[in-house]
Amino acid sequence: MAETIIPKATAKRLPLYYRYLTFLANSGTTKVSSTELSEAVKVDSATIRRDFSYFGALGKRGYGYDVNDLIKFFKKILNQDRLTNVALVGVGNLGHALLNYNFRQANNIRISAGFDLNPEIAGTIQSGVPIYPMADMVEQLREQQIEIVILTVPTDAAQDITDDLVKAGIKGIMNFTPLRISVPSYVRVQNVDLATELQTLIYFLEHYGPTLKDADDAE
Amino acid sequence: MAETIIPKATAKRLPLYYRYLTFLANSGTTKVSSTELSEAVKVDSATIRRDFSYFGALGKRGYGYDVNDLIKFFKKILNQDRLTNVALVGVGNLGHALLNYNFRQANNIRISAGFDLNPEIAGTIQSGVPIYPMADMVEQLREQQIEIVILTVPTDAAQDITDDLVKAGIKGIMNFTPLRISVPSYVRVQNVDLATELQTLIYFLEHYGPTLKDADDAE
DNA sequence: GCAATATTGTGCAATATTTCGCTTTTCAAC
DNA sequence: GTTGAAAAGCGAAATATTGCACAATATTGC
Ligand SMILES: NC(=O)c1ccc[n+]([C@@H]2O[C@H](COP(=O)([O-])OP(=O)(O)OC[C@H]3O[C@@H](n4cnc5c(N)ncnc54)[C@H](O)[C@@H]3O)[C@@H](O)[C@H]2O)c1
Ligand SMILES: NC(=O)c1ccc[n+]([C@@H]2O[C@H](COP(=O)([O-])OP(=O)(O)OC[C@H]3O[C@@H](n4cnc5c(N)ncnc54)[C@H](O)[C@@H]3O)[C@@H](O)[C@H]2O)c1
Repeated sequence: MAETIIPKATAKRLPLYYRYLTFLANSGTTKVSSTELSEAVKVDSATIRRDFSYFGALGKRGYGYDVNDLIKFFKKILNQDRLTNVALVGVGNLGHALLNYNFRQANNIRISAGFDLNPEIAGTIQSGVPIYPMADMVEQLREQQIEIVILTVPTDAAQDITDDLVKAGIKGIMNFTPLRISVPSYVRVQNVDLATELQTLIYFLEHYGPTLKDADDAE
Repeated sequence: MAETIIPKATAKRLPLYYRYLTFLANSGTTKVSSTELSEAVKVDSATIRRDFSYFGALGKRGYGYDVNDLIKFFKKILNQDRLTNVALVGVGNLGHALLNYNFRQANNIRISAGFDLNPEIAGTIQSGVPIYPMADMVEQLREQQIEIVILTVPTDAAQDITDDLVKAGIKGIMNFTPLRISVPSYVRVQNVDLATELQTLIYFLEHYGPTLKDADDAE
């Protein structure tokens, strides 16, 4: 399915590059060097060149990269040329914050359905997104052919709901609960463990010297 | 400052282990093997043993690890034996969700001050946390000796505010904005880039075969 | 058209991390 | 005690990722 096979570490940086490139394009910049990009996204310039090189020779030696060419290229690679619908399960504190965020603008992603147990929320429309009761979840996901879900339910409920999501044919879950959910191998889970990240930050501050690079990104 | 020097990858997993260990302790379990842990946290058992071994021989061959011993040990390592105060800058959608979350229960972390530009919020108390106007930020951070800040402001304001945070003596920033902020080398930034992670998930679904491990954690 | 300059693309070495496979130790049962 | 099974600890190989350093090549100004 993949052209060549891109290192995972590279894949994780692509959206970052893409966002900065669109920013450059919006401010009228037409060319960019790996050194300039490096400063903006805080990734070593050699790493950027290597990352790009996996996709072929996208730049011109002695000149740099054409911003619009890169955007056109990465737009396809990153599925930014079509809208991706995702669902939100658990419309509580975090869920609401995510609902209110415009993922569409920069990422062409839309939360197109929400699900919640709470009867006061289920059946309403929040920030323009219909919230369904849990009983309708599998059916709605199937019907709307949604393959990606953001999971922001209480930890206790996470595994049971996950099992239902799998039944509904979900392919990817962005999991905000601290539970490491179990899924079949064909389902991909991206854990976003905010408390852990905060603790990791504290650990680094306590145990590592002041000058140390990276440590980034939830990973 | 560090005993030995723990690989970054290991450090990132410690809070995960710690959480599961406290869960085990709460349910009355007194011993655990690397294999059992492995299933719960989805980290290879050899990796877990290696991670633990950086801190010495914490287990007993043929038996496993004593849950309470491990907890006692990691509690110190992870600063869980004392309360860590952090500040929240930008009390909007995301900020509110974080304010309402009890980091103290599992992580002994507390948001003890908030800051916001909006005069309708500044001066109030939200979820038990006083919100100050931006003009008071540097002073309050210094006074309360807060070293860690969660940054949830609009992207445009992120760099300017970061510069002030650095002036206030902040050591660590958990950055929720998509901007890669610039800081001096003695300040550590942990980026939590939700939109990017969602895009990465989509990328993996499109371009990698179904069976592939890991890719986890904002990292 | 030529020289000077900028900047890519990449071989390769360095570094980081994971995983295998085996040895050693401990525990539990008899 | 003795024995068998379980599981840690760890050397070393495998894998993944980064970053240096430089040759190759395009661009720009003259
Ligand atoms: N809020 C944060 O800042 C934060 C930080 C770190 C981790 N988390 C994690 O994110 C998850 C959500 O946190 P939150 O603060 O939004 O919680 P919340 O309690 O505010 O929201 C949970 C939502 O899920 C709904 N819900 C409860 N049981 C359900 C079920 N069985 N099926 C469907 N919906 C159900 C509730 O009605 C509620 O709307 C939790 O696992 C939490 O640990 C949150
Ligand atoms: N909400 C999400 O789900 C989400 C998702 C991905 C990324 N983010 C990022 O997180 C950040 C915050 O998002 P949000 O949705 O909470 O935004 P928001 O607009 O709801 O909240 C921002 C808050 O910052 C305050 N603010 C504005 N300018 C300020 C300044 N100069 N100084 C101090 N405070 C100021 C505002 O009053 C507001 O309370 C943004 O950078 C956004 O891109 C949010």
